[in-house]
Amino acid sequence: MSLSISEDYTPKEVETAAQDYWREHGSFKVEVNLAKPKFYCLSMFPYPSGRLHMGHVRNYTIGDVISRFQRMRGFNVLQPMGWDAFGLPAENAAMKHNVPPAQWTYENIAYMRKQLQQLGYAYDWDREIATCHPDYYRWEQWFFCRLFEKGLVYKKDAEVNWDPIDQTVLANEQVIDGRGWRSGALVERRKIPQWFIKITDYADELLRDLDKLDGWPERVRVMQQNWIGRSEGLEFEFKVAGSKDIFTVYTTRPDTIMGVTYCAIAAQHPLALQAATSNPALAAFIKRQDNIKLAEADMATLEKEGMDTGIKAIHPLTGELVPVWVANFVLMSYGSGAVMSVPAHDQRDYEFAQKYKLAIKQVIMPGGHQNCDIKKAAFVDKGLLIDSGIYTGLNFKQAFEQLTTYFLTQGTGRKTVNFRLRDWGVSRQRYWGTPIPIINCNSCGAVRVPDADLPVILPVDVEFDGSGSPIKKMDSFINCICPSCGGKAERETDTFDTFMESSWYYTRFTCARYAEGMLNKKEVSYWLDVDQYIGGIEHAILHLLYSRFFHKLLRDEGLVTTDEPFKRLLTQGMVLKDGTKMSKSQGNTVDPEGLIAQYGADTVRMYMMFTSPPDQSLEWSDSGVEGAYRFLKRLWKIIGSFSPAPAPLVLAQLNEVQKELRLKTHSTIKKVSDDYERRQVFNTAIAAVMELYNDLSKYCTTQIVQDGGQHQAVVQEAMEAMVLLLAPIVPHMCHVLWHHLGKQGAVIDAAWPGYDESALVQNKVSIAAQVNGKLRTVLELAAGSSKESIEAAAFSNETILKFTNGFTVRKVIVVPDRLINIVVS
RNA sequence: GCGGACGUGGCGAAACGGCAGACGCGCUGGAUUUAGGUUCCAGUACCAUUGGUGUGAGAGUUCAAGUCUCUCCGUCCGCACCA
Repeated sequence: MSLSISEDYTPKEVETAAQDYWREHGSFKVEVNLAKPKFYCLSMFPYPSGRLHMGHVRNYTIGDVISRFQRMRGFNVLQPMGWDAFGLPAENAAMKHNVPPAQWTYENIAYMRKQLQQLGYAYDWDREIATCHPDYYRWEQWFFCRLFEKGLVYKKDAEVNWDPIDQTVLANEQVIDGRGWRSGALVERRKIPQWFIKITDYADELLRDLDKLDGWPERVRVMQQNWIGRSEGLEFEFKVAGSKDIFTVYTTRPDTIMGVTYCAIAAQHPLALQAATSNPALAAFIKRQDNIKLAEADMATLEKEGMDTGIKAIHPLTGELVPVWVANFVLMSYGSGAVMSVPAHDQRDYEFAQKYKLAIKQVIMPGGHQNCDIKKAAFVDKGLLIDSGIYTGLNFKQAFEQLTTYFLTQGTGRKTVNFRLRDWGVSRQRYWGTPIPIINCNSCGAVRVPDADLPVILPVDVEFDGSGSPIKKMDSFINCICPSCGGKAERETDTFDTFMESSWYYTRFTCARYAEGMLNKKEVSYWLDVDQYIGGIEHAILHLLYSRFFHKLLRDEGLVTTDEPFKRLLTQGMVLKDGTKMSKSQGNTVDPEGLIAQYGADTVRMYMMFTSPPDQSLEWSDSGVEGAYRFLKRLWKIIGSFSPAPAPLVLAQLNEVQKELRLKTHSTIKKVSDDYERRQVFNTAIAAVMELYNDLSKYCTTQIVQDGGQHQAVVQEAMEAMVLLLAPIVPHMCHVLWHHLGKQGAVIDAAWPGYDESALVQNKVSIAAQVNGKLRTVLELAAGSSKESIEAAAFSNETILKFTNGFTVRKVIVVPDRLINIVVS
């Protein structure tokens, strides 16, 4: 090591030296080694938007810290990096700057790769993936074809946001207040044929296997469970009065059927459309519903509106006629597009009935001590049936069973399990995505592209004119021969949802350059599953659910052998400045590059890890960065000014002060190891090392140096511990300091330190002494004192007696070595 | 609207039902310095004199609650075509 440590801390030199070493030694290249346990640590790959932002820096620092820690613990660590390279921003950039999306994307990748390298992340760059590269997406096309053959994909009409001026389909985020973001035109809903993957076939398994994910945050599992939304209910028919028509509804509350006073159907329901032909007002109402944004959140906050169709439905139990209304909150795409309405026992139905003066009939009475007033609000809890003919007096469960049996014997209904989860629509009417490998033939229909013709390559030499995808007008791309009949046919011009690429990239990292197939069995069986996955909480549902689904599809294709992709999940919080999310539009971004230039990568990494625990949001502060920098300078100085000595540690020769320092060293190792491994909180780990530094610094300034004695040995031990414990977070500096401490080899290859139990033994402990739960004094007692002696000590303490005298002692609680609480009255 | 989380000093936070505020920032005072900066030392929740009060608000469970339960308020994430 040529770097002189007696000088001031110069991050640039330190970081160049360490990074040169890693590069020259190929330190982070990994391959299968069956003799060694593996650890696959993955951070969610970025969209190559142009420059790294602080959210990336945080995400990738967490991943790198865990990777380096696990390496020191003896694992063969795979930490790859790649690019989620397809997506909308590339097309926007193309229109704005007149650059083809491919060029824009690859330039961004080159720039961001350089930024990641500056931060010193321990990636195996030989495995780098860009999803927009044909070597990647060809296998996605191949896999889609396998699903096609298995009948797991299908085509159906589905609604999109249509911009009538730009003549293009808009993403939800491109619709602002019901208008197209560029044209300002009122957005219409339009139905077009699209491809779907049958995720609902796996709904039960996706729900059930959440139980296996004990390394996932509880909140993510709960969110997924609610998203899948399994419910059991009754599906039954209503007959339309004076007609042969019937329509089906689904309810989870069959016990309230006697309370049905109307039915509500979607604007696009066949009955509504039929009724509209002879009812201009209704037709106009239905037409108005076309301009509503597709997003569920907008739908839910919509003012509830409806209109009577004039149709009457026959109540299946009473035979009474109930009106059928069109309602804007009933969606054709959910269930059957029709619901039974029980205003007395459903809040939304209640509000609708109030608004349109529809009847409200109470049929459930609260059990127990509950009160309810139907005049004020719906009573939505379960209770006992009233005014329900032969069902009166039953509870929910009994009514559910008897009613489902009734409908079953009538042949007009059945018990069903329903999921909120809908099939995954993967078609996008965009250019910058994976071409869907389908050929449409007039005589053969939709035919998959044969394996030999894969990949279907996306043409990259394109120009954007602002209206739709360029390949939709590119005859050379569209015109082709039907692989089935040999006749003229047209290629599918839609591309895949970009969630497709990110649903399986973690598997491809195990064999990124494999050309003989989608996945290499040998690599996959060694590296998978991902042991640690790290990414933003915003991906808690969609990306993580699609990936779990894809893993099961891969399993059923024989490509992987496990049920779940990610053993342990860490969801990191956002990076904020001035209390709001850092974003370009807010103008409150902090550029990581400038900070690296000013303070070095180690300071940036350290600050990121020190400021908050990983799963909380992180509030940016410039002065906080200064603090991290100062600490690193101090660390550099104290170790730099120390001359390492070979003096062996002789426990019997330690004096009391040296024993205390040693206690601090080893309790720090214990605490920090637990923080890294079990708790995954790095701010407290750093704080603990800072405490050790403070103790060491105090020790060094107050103790007289005795060369060759135990002084040197305990200081050396403390310094080695600090360097090892910080090495995953501050890898460049620790690389240099390690050599300065006289160590052979690189710190990345050093073993994680263990702690000496015997160093942790304390002979005295402080015990909190409380009276009625309030702290009154602290007792200094021998460690391991018996309950009796703690009590005796408390009752002979002046302060305690001051608060107990004149009262009767009711109870005494003693927690050995920690606390005594005396309850008096 | 629905689902999920979060709310603690001037600020970022710690406390894994058992001593609230570790660690860091900032601030105040002091030392070093021609000065500024750096570095080092001491202090720093609030109110008051022994002591009292404090973890968004209110209730509850417990010997003991920032932590568990419920209600409310606020903020954030997701809501299926942003990634």
